[in-house]
Amino acid sequence: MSVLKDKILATATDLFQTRGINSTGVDTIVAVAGTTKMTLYKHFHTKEGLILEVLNKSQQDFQNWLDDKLSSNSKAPADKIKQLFDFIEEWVTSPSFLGMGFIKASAEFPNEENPIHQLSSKQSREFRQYIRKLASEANINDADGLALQLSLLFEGAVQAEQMKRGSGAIKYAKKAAKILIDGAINQ
Amino acid sequence: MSVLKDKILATATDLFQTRGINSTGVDTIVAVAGTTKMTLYKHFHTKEGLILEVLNKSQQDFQNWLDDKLSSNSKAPADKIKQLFDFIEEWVTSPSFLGMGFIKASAEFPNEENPIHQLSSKQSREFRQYIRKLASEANINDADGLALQLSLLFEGAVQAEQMKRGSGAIKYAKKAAKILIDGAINQ
DNA sequence: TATACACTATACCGTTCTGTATACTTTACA
DNA sequence: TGTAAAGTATACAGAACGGTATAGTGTATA
Repeated sequence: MSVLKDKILATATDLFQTRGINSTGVDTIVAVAGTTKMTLYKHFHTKEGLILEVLNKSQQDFQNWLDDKLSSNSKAPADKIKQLFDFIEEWVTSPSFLGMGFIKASAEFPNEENPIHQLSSKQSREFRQYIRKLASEANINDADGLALQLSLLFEGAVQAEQMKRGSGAIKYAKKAAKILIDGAINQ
Repeated sequence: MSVLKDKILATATDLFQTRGINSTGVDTIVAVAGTTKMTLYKHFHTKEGLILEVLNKSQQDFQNWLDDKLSSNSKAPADKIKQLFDFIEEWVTSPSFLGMGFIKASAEFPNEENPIHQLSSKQSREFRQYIRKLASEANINDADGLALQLSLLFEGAVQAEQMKRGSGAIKYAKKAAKILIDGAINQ
């Protein structure tokens, strides 16, 4: 992949998170990325196409990071779900954290027919599936239910952190997650 | 207050929720409300002013509705917090539910210096304070902690419902809330 | 050396945006 | 009856938007 395409993707990701998607024009993106509109439109046919690629890459990066963390730190399958919120805390409190792409995008494009909204919704669903798999491997009975509850805590904590950096909400999400996980195990 | 000002406020509230704030122009608002731009700008000096009033009114309406529900249905203080998510479920699953204003607004205006973001953040904080008061009156020790956890569940469930109507997420949020509340009481 | 390719530079098109200027109409009330 | 307030109608200014057209530059490779 072209180095400039990468640069445009990275710049757009940052600007979308810090200024909003609709509030960020393509002129601003190319100016900050140090290139021109012609190059941007050669790599991405429309602004919508760029947004979709930004969302996909952000989600892949996050999921890969999380999966690596879980794989290298947890040996037993039952440990993974217990350590999930430790790594989510690490991610949320990192200085480079700017928010969750699909949460913001779904708010900016609320219409369920919109391709950007649909991708956001799909990513949220897939992340819940990922948690479900962790719960399932830990031999938890109601893996579906626990995964949904944990994903609510996750999205709530991310939302809180997007509203006010350093809110500390993730600490309480972690405690709540522990209670819910322990409750689901002893059942 | 002028009937037209009310009509503009109601129309803007609906359009902001269904199409997004930045994607809704003032021309669209006045056309749907059946008035003119001159009238809109006589009542609201800027679009930002209109957005702020829409957010304030939406939040007041929701809090008043919830407070009425809790006051008329729960006698003992300890019952209120237990019934909180019953009424939140009623609100979220109502056909007229379009989302939570301050959650969407904070995503569209991510900059913490922005007045709209600041109002959103304040409203989220005040709603958490409201839950805290319920927890406190129910004689729960760590009222702060429980209120924060319940607000995370709340915002997560609303977020899930904004992404996909009829997601059923609120049912699981309710179960999780019950576990957390019971845990906080027996402590 | 010639061709292909990625990128730059710049000007432009049509549309939409927030916000204002101007002139006219309706209604209430003293 | 006269005046003020509230609203309508319409045109427009100035900027920003997404996207395109055209011409030129540098570079690698066959």
